[in-house]
Parts: sequence; structure tokens; C-alpha cells
Amino acid sequence: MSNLVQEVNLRLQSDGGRMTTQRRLILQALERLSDHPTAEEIHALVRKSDPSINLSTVYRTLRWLESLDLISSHHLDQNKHQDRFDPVSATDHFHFRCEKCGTIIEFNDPAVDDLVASFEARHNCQVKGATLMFYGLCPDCQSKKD
Amino acid sequence: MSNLVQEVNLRLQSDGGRMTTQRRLILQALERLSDHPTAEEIHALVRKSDPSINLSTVYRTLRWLESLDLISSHHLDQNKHQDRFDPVSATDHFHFRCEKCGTIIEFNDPAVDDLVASFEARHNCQVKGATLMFYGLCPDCQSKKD
DNA sequence: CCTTTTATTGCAAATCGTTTGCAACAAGAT
DNA sequence: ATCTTGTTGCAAACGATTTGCAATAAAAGG
Repeated sequence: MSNLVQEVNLRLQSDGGRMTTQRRLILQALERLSDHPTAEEIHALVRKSDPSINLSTVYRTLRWLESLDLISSHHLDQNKHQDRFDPVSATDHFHFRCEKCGTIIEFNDPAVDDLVASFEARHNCQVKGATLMFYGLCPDCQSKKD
Repeated sequence: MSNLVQEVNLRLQSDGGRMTTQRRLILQALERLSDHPTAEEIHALVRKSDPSINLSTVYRTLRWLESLDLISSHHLDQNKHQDRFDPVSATDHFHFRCEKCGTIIEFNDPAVDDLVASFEARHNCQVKGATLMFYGLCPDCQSKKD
């Protein structure tokens, strides 16, 4: 059984709720689609196993997982107003998006913690999360001519 | 005459186009609403001077200013899918948003440049822009009980 | 194993934020 | 003052997401 399915089962035990075929398929899709799929992309994949599954079920399940802090969602595209889902809970990993081909690269940098600390000190704020997004050109798209 | 109006007039001279009452009002609103208003908020304000002005005109004008790089737009709310407009062109200033009261604090930190440089070196990417968002509690909301 | 309970689903319709086509209008050049 | 054409208001379209509700199906209890 997959990681996420296991994790969800634990939550169901403690909080109540049911494991359904739809949820199982969506969880599996999340693990298979590593690169920040949209709800539609997840829907397309689960539909291959069960064509009757509905987009609203996908959304409901994703939002539910988000509320359990098992996945997260981001606006990774500047122009599109579409959420992308990340099979990883919290912050502390960040994204680069290629403006040309759309590739998303994840990265991490402990220096962000210093940024946070310095901001907190300067403004007396308590920072609970951070989003850092770079956009530009990936190696492939740099070498290609326009 | 306000800063933005002046700036826009320059662009109109070089690129063609017209200065209208609607555009003037929207530009003034942008200068008055310092804290990242939504299109609706701008609309509400300009309506006080000219109730016939339409929301779509507001959007068109904002997108036009964005394309001239005179303002910028961001998704500053995690849950809402609403754009917020920033009467400042490029990146290189960042945002903190209080999860409780919604206050937005702007900040800047040259250390972000180092983050960018280090990412570029590690991943061979060319970074053209960056978005950095912190969220948590502002000083006021920390001291208040829930 | 069969019944019962109620969480979850599919569907269609609603909603939210934003964009677009088009005829009417009004800047500003002539 | 007139003409040209960029800009507006309106209504309708749009994309992404959410919701109400009756039907379905987990899983708890007998």
C-alpha cells in the first residue's frame, strides 16, 4: 500500500471517515504524478481506472487532503488561475517555473530560514509559512532559440 | 498631476493611445490605495467619482498598466483566487500577509539575490523574476487572543 | 451475512474572478 | 467643427472551483 494511502488511513482511524475507491485512486495518482498536477490532470489519470469519477470529487478530495495538511496547493502559473497540487505537506521547499516550457523544478535552500528570521526580527511578525517562486528559463529553453 | 498619470502620459506620447477620465481615475485610485487593492476595491473607489465606470474597464486598464510594466499583480491570498494589484512595477520587493487580519506588509532583502544566484548556479537556470511571500501573524494579531 | 447509519459520491447548477465581442462614445489629430 | 479610431459600457462567455441534493456505498451493529 502506498505511503499516502497509509497516512490517510491513520487519519481516518483517529478522526473518522471512510476510505473509498475514488479516494484511493486519487491518492495513487498524486503519488504517480510527481510534478505538481492540476485537478484536471489528476482527474484525467484516475478516469483511466474509473471513468465515472467526477471532477468535483477530485476537488473535494484534494481540499480535504489539504485540510489534513497531507498535500498543498499553489498558484504556480502567473497568468493561469489554476491551482497546482503538491503531494507534500508544508512549505520549506520551493519552485522554479520555466516561462517557456512550463517545467517545474523544486529546490530548497536553508538560507530562506535566515530570511524569515531577519524579517520576523525587523517587523515583529510571526511567520508560519513561506512561498518562494522563481521564474525564468530552464537549461533546455536557454539553449533553444526563440 | 500624480506620478503615475505623468508616467502614463509619457507612454501615450511614445506609443499612442488616449488619456481618458476613466484611466485618470483608476490611476489616482492606485496611488491612493497603497495596500495592494483588488480590482473590485479599485472599482468601488473610482465609482465614487464616476458611478458609471465599469468593472471591465478597471480590469482592462489594470492589465494594460501591467503590460506597460507600471504596476504588477500577485496572488497574495492562499485561499481566494483574486488578483491584487501593486502600484509598483517589477519584483524585488516582497510580501508578508497576516492570516488573521489580512494586512499586507512589504519588505525587501538583498539576500534574495544571493538565493537567486545560488539557485541559478546549481540548476543552470536563468531566473528572470522572483516571488517571495511570507504568511503568519502581524504584531497586532499576535497580542490579541483568538 | 444482512441491515442500518451516515459519509461520500455524481450530477447539475451556482459561484467567483476575469475576459471578450460589439455597438456606442469620445479623445485628439486634421 | 469634423473625422478617425482608441476606449468604453454592457452583456454574455469564460475558466476554475464550489455547492445542494438525491442516490450510493462504506463500515458499524446486530
